[in-house]
Amino acid sequence: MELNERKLKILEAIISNYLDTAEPVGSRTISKNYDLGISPATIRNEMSDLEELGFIMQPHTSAGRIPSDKGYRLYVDMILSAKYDSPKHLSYVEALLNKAGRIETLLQDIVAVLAKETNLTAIVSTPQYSKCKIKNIQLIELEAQKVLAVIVTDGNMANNYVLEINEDMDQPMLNKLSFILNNQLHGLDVEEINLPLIEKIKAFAGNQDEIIGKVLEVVFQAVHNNDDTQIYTSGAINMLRLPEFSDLEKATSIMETLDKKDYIRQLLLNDFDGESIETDGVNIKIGSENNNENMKDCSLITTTYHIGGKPLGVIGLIGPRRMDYQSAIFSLKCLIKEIEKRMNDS
Amino acid sequence: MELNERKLKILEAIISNYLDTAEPVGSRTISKNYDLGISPATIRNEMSDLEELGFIMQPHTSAGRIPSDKGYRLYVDMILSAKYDSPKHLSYVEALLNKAGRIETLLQDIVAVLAKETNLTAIVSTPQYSKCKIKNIQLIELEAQKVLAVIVTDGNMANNYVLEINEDMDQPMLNKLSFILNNQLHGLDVEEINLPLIEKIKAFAGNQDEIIGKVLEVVFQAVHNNDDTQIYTSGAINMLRLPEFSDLEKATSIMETLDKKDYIRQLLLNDFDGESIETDGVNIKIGSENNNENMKDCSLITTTYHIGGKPLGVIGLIGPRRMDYQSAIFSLKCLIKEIEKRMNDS
DNA sequence: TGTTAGCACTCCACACAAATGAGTGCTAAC
DNA sequence: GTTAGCACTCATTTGTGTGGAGTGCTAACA
Repeated sequence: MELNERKLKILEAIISNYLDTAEPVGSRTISKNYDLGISPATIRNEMSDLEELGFIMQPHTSAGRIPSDKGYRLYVDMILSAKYDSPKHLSYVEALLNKAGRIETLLQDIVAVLAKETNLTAIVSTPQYSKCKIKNIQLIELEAQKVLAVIVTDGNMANNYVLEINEDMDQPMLNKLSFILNNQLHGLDVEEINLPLIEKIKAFAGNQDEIIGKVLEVVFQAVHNNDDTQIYTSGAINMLRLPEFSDLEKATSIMETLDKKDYIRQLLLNDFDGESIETDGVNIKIGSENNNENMKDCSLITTTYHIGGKPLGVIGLIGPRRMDYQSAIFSLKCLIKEIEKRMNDS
Repeated sequence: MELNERKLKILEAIISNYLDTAEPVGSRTISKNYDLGISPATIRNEMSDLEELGFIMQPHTSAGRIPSDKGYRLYVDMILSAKYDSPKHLSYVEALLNKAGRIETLLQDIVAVLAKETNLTAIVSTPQYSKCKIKNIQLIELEAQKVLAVIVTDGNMANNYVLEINEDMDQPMLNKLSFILNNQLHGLDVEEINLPLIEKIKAFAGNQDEIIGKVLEVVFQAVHNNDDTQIYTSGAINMLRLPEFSDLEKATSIMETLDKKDYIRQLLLNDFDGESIETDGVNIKIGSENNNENMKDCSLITTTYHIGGKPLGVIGLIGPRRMDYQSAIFSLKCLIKEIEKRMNDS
């Protein structure tokens, strides 16, 4: 038995209807609402076949059908291969992006917009710091024995570190040290800072090697720390309003999952590390494809953003399996386009 | 009719029991579990009086009693006036605080700990920037026509601003400008920066007045923007596990409320602005005292933290009215003590 | 006069049965 | 190959009865 044209049409009808209503779809509903020119009985036969093929399933004997992960997969692959949608230019996004500011704030604004736009949960990882190029390092006097190190990288990301050192320093001295640091580090990737390099640079600093060493060690540690990237989320409550989570047990469970930053980080960066960037840059995991009990009723759409040609972060949407993939993908693409424009010209 | 000793004991018993069980408390329960030496019938008479006095109420005719806001208020005032609890030194908090770092990160860590400790929702506002003293300003070269301004204030808070200017600048030049800025601004409150002052400082900068003006204008704007303080929350999901929110409708409603940062900011800073800092620094609003429909089933405990002797931020806990006020207040006091120690020595 | 046992009454919560209805699979006719 | 008809399934809704927790009131008691 194979998936002929008519079966495919029925499958599409089932999915389409289910996306709208969240209710199992019966043969009569399809016959009435979709102009396929066949009776409920015929549709029932086809549905029986579709179930045997694994594309749809029945919650219980006398209910209609709902799409299975395999069914969604087919549907989503069709959307992805269509690629007819050229991302629109969204003026409100541009307005958002034109507010010059820190990239962290920008990303937080972006997930907020994305979540509001799609009524889903939006997540984003801050750029992978270790792979960024160092643009500028500046040491700033705080008080006796305390110094603030500001490290600016690609995309004008600024990271601040408070350092404790064992001697007092005034700003002119710190400027001198900053100059040395910049000479040595400008243009390097953050992860290129390693112990031999630290020793080498310390030599240049003469008797001020302590603070130089300290700055570099802090950066070194930050790099070898997977706390490297931050995760921002927005719109988790959107899930509470969905019928699939109308059971308090499930609602609590999904909220708890979305609240675990470490877990979300892993979910987001999983494929990213493995370089399995797919189809047009958009990657979709449906239900059990996430390989995780807590996410089995959810789908995850992700895509990467690039700074200086390198993929440095991931932005994504989490929603119920029964989500509007079409428009979610579209929103994501539009935003990515604008983000990259902003980050790379700045 | 007045509130004699026995009535008070019964009220305490009712509240104590209700805090544990979240179920209306009947006369038999009190007679059995609390050693008051009187029978259920007598207790019933007293309860009838307590209800008439407005301290307790009945959800329906044949149910036990639950405390009213007025009842909680009496109970809470007794706790507050007792003040026998000298905040303990918590080693795990100290460990947290000793990680030198940005104040924003610190505050985020603190609410996380507080929420975990109390199983409530913890909220904190970042220090009121406009009332902080300027410690240091440093301009950092980013790229052609873009400069990063780092402004460090009391408590080593660093705020970064990306500025666009109309001419190229190298770092030595920016250092010179930073020097001028520091000379003029060091020790001032941020809010003391105003238009006349800006003009005055511009004069010192000679032909570099554009960038100087720009930096100051950005700061000026930030001050006159109530986006001044950020709000961090943690543990909102703790609410989902409480029996008072076992109804999905209510659960969603409270989660939505807690998700509205602007609303929470207002709630937190309401009394703060009005300087109505109360009893031992701890301020409690019970249920309808919050004057807000969404918060009518919740209580809010707040207290301020000081930097350099000035109250600059608020930290608080949101929980069900039926929360363990005693231990919540205690946790809050302990944390405040440690925070202030850390912020003021740094 | 304050306390207590007894009792009728109220009302929620829960369990259980019956009715409803949406949807199916199968069969036989077209 | 398609379709009408029909028996069957099963979740959901509705109705009903029962148990139990708790009250208020009354009358008796110390």
